[in-house]
Amino acid sequence: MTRHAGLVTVGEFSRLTHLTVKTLHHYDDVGLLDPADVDPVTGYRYYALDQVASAQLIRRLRAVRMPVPQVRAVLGAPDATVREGLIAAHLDQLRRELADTAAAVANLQLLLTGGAVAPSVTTRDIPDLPGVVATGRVGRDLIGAWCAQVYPRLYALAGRLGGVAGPAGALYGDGWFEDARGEVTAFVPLTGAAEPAPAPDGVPRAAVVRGGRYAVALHSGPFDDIDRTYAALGSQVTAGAHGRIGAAGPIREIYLVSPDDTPDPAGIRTEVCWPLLTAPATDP
Amino acid sequence: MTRHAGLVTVGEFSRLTHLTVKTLHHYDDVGLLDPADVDPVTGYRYYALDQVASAQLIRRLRAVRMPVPQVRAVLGAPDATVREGLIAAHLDQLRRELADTAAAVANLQLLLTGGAVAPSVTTRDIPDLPGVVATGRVGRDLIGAWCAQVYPRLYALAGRLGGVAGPAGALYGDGWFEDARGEVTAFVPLTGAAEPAPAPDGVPRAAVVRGGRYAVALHSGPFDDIDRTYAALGSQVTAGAHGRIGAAGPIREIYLVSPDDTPDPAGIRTEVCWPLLTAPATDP
DNA sequence: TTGCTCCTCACGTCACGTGAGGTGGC
DNA sequence: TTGCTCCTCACGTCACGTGAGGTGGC
Repeated sequence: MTRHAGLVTVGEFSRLTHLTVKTLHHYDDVGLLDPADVDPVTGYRYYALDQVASAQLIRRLRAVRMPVPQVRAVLGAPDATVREGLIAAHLDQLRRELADTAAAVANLQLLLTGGAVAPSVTTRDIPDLPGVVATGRVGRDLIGAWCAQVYPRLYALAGRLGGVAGPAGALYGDGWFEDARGEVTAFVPLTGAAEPAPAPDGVPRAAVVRGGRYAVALHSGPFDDIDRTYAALGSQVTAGAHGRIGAAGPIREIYLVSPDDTPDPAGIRTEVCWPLLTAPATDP
Repeated sequence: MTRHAGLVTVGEFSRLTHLTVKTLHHYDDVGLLDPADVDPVTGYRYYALDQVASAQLIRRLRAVRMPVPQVRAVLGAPDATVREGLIAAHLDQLRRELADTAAAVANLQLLLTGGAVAPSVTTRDIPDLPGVVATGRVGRDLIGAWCAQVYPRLYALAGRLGGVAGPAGALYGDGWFEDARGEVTAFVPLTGAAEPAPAPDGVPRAAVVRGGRYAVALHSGPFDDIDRTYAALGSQVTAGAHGRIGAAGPIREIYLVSPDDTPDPAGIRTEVCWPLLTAPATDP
């Protein structure tokens, strides 16, 4: 018999679910929603009516932009608790994206209304600082999560090693800006020196943070528009207003008032330190 | 001289703007942000410091997901009024997307909490109806805008031709569900018959809307989850509970209470009519 | 002179959409 | 038998990211 009992064709399933035929093909290809039966000779797909429920869930999860692999995980969840956990996690993610978008809109409007004040730039010699540091190769999209993990550990270690001597900071080198990922070194300065020790990536250790001469600008507000401060600072350095230019190591940020220190994003204070080539010692 | 006065390399411009080198290459490729100078022999890109302002605007517009062609239009706007108009239009678009997402979350939660009640299905013979109609090939993403254009015109014409006899409706045929676009016929029934007349796509005209036998279900609430009603209705028809099945023309929706009639989306009432094959007249 | 920076292909990602060209089913 | 539905490639979309392999500049 050619009639498949209780099964419907793609076109029919499309009308039942409001998923297009092309979408159903795609979900078959990626194994998200396999037809109940596929005719081995014609390749015709046949769907069971009880697959409509899965299709409805898929459609709704995709409508809230859950990535296909996560949707697959939801469908394959062993029980309702796991399933609800996955969905709740994604809805949290959505809320974060919504907050990010709202912040980006505010950021845009700040630029358009000219509310942006050009920061003043000064030159500063920063000495070598004993501290606790953690290093990692991090992507720009993960830097927030990375910092949230690393700084508490750094502060904990600093407490055990004699106390915190000043604001935390970080060094961004090696393609951090050019590639949106690179080597990041987070640090917290120590009161008094500790024995420097090696440690693997991401694990806090005692070390000396190299100093040098920097052009420095203070950034007020959230990190979203810290590019304005970088632009003002870097433009001045590039224009030659602060002596010799050129690659002189990583850019340093110093977190005078971090997001953890203030409930108001406008209260955040960050010093951006752009390295300057110091005159060689042999220069007369 | 090899040194380009007042110009910086991609890497430097990347640090100034927080756009990656790959992104800057891409913006060069698509003509969104051309370097001030390109060395004809090495291909090296050189950017002017005053291009930082454009880069900052681009970064912020992209952060609010403005498509690249629109960003280009903003940068090329002849004056501030046009520019602000384009940006405001996009922010409106963002707000609509935000509302859509909120609705999709509600829709998902309705499914998860099982708040969905299966609609009851009845059979109905719908007679041929004199009315005013407009036809067009429309994509699913544009159907809202299309309806917003077409129905006011239909009601206007119906008023001139003798008055409205009942709720408006639409016929969805020809790949509307399978391809997410297809021929849509919007109609408003007329009191008394008018002389049928041809008209091009999208232009209202008098015509008779063909009737037939339908399985009918009432959908309560917004259109986002009308797929539930389609599923319940189509499953019953497919399962053979309503006589012969098969393709019997377009699906019909009747807008008993449309979004224009009620401020509360939950108050919307739509009848979904699934065509049934009527027994041929020659059947004993 | 050595790295470092820069270059250009070519291909990958994500979730499908768009045809082209051809066959099966009622 | 005629359409209508279904099929499978192969390629396109959008905004970049990811190497590979090679060259220029200080």
